[in-house]
Amino acid sequence: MLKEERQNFILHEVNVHNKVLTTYLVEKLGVSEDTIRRDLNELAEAGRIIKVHGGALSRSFHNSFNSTDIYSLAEKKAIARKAVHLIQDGMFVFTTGGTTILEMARMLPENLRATFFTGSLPAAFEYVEHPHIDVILIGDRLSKNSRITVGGAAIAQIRQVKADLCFLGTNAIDIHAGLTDNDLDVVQIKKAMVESSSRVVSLSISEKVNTSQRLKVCDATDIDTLITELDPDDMLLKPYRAAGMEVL
Amino acid sequence: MLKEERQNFILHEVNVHNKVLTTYLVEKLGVSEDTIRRDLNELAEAGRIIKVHGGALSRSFHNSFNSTDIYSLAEKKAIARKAVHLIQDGMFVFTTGGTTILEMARMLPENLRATFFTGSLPAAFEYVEHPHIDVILIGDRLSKNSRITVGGAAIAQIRQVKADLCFLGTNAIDIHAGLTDNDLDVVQIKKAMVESSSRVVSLSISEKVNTSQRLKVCDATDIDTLITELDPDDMLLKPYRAAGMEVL
DNA sequence: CTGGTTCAGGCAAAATCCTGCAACACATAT
DNA sequence: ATATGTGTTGCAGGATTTTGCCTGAACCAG
Repeated sequence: MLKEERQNFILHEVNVHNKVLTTYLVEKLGVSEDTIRRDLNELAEAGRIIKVHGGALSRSFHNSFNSTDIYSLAEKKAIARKAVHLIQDGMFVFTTGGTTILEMARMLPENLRATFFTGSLPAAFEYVEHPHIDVILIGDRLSKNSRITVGGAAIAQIRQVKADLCFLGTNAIDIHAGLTDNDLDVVQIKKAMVESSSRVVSLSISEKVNTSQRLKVCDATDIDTLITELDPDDMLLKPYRAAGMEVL
Repeated sequence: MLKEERQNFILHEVNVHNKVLTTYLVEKLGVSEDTIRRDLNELAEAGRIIKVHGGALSRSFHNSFNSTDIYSLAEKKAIARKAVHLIQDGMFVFTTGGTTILEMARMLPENLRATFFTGSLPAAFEYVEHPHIDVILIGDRLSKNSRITVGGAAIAQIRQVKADLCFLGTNAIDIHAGLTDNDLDVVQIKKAMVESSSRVVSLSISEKVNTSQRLKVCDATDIDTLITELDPDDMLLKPYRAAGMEVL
């Protein structure tokens, strides 16, 4: 087997499984540990994989490992700062869960008077502290993963409202795949919110732009406004602007 | 499993649940306590989590940790300890808000499997951490004073359920005036819960026994069980026992 | 206060890694 | 054909990392 073949196999393996063990490759490819190690070093050198003790990780996996919550706090605050300007007195607003939404909740102007509908427990906790925000909690089964209420009753409650704004804390957005997520219950809640809102706003840190997950919430064209921490003129966002989306 | 995978899992766990126990990770990941401890130390060193005795917390949670009403905490814990024994596997349970209820939530046995219905935001926060407790959040307008949901929709949701138990965090109880409160919205929620439960349990610290407020929730005879921090034989509780109430 | 739990640091075994070196294959120049 | 250079591979060894166990200290609830 050629070296290039071998390295292609390794890359494929890493991309599919997000990780690979040295020992596994030794057995699978029938070469010595040293050879595998050299391959991994070369691939890591070229930036194709992340080498760790005992094997290697895919770049995306490592990124998700490094970019959780606190890490990209500054970006999320920047997004939140842009988002709060969209809310005006008297508005009805849907919000999902997620840490970006939480940052937004903490930044709401003291004198804003609006009504927020949410099934997110942490978000509700923030809103309820605000002197003039009315909070309507959407009730149903509380999902332990996402800490938002999910289920048919929640969706029915959402459908009863026609909101001015809907803020979606977004896991993945892509011009072709649209807005996607990986939790079916959450997807259904988001879908209902999108359908019940005049204006849909997606809050997405840039590293989630042009990525997609398994389950579809809505088409890119259903999103009215896209907010990232980047400058609106950034090249990355050009296709979204071209598709008629407002980019902030 | 690679070390990075493990630490990634830990981070994810902490970010989702705001906290994680060492023992939980040991079992879940199948490695020794020492390894988990080392992982937690490394993550704490890197500023990704906050290490505490027994596990770790998310940074955001640790920062926003507001020590709530610790007045009469010892008494409330004593009450909570008695109360949890009433809950059995498979039960449907209503709970109101209040710090005594919160203490009870923190004391639920790890292996208890039950379904809790509540409109209390802080209580839901505690329940959702529990591995086997299903939480049904009662939705409606969130009252800023009491941090529970109130209103007609909430009452309608309560009426749809017939629970085995109802725990009332009680402001005032009197053998003649019955169970009373001073917030009309809260009173209506409590009323609905009392009517929809087979067994009504009042959690009252002794200083609230034999006091009354303006608005009536229910008669003393509607209360099946009264729990205080006192010995059940205490003279103060005698009239309640005489009225047929179970006193714990 | 007391008993049980959790923690920190030292230690040893095992796994993993790196470096240098020799063997081999292949291409190219002489 | 032979010599030379380049690239690849496996191996030996010593260094490094990781992990589990141990002991005594620190911590916490009742």
